Amino acid sequence: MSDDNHRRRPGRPKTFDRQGALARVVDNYWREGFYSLSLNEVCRRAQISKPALYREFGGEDGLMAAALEHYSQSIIQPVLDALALPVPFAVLVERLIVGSTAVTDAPAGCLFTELRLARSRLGAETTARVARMEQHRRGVFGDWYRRALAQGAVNPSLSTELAAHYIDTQLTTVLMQMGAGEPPERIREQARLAFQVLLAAPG
Amino acid sequence: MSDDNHRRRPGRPKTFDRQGALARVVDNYWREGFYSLSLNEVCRRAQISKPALYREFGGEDGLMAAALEHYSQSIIQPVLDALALPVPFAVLVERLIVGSTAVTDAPAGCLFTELRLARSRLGAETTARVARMEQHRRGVFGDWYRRALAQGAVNPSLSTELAAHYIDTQLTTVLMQMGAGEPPERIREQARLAFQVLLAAPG
DNA sequence: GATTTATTTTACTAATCAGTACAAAATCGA
DNA sequence: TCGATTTTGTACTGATTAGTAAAATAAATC
Repeated sequence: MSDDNHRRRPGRPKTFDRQGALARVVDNYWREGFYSLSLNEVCRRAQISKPALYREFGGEDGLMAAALEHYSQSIIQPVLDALALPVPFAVLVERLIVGSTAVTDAPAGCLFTELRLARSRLGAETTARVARMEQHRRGVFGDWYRRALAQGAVNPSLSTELAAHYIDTQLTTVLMQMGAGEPPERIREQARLAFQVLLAAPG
Repeated sequence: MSDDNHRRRPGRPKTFDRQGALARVVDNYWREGFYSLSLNEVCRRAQISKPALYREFGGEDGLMAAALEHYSQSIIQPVLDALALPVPFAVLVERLIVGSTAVTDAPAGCLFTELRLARSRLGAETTARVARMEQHRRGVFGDWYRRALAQGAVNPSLSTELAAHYIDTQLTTVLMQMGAGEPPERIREQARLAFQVLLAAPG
């Protein structure tokens, strides 16, 4: 490692703030939607020169994939982590619903939901990233359901796979409705209805 | 003034095939998505000259609104009409699910679903049309649920309004998943799960 | 301070976009 | 057949798009 220090090559040092740029890109994509913003507009808003975009991300596909990764790490993962807490299944469900429908200064909905519709228009890298994230989510939901099953807290007549898919679908629906601007309380009512079928019949 | 009635005015007769053009536009929008197609591309594919588009529809907003109307009359309304048949609620639910996930030569999913996400980008006319159609759907679903309620076929602890919203939401979710290319059988499993909560508990 | 090497951006391209004059086409009344 | 009138599409505009070549910039080494 000292080799790098004493044999350091000359040249202008890198100053491009990749993380900062990605954060700004994500924010703009999130607020406006992927397909409302041209690359020119993204560059203008996120204060990235266009050659820098191509240099750092390789183009729109790479930028989207990187933005998704950034978003997933900073926004999605904390939500998924919360499902590992030693709290009853039903309580976590309610937290998930309320958390997803909270009104904050962050944009409503989810950056992902728009992509689920437009998958055919996405680049190769972005498509792969979306698929991997979906798989990861379903894995987390499956683990969650399996633990609840062991505690007798959920409907045992469902396969874990079906339950994981169902949770992911319903959560996506909630986020989509938030993104569409529907009233949060109405969304919550419907979500509670949808999740009822997962709960173990009392008695 | 009575002259105007029997005296035919000269001029080239209208030959523009509005219904045919709309059908081609709908087909293209449906297959590719509203936001994958530029106006130029729509004109090229639907074999409409651009001035004709502006003359007949006033622009992209008017074209979308007209396309939605055409789609609604030719595709959606028959589905909604089927809900008025004297058939048990649970049977109609199953028909709805299977019908929505059928694999045909028509494009998968629904022309509408994409719009629910992108409402902020729509023009005034299209936005109004989407809202009116949503209201109409919910009205039909509400009537359906009310009739089933009178026959004791559905869960009486739900308000009709919530049930109507829920049905609309879940059906939209199904169509969205179809549009995203998910396996129909998996979609059906999840949809049956989602609709279970509406059915009256037997015994 | 000059040279070398790497980073960053100005300034450009060709293609495509939405939108529109305006002329060609087609029918009627005379 | 000749204007009058209406419909229709060719051909154009300026703006914007994705993408890039090349010049400007900046630090390490000599």
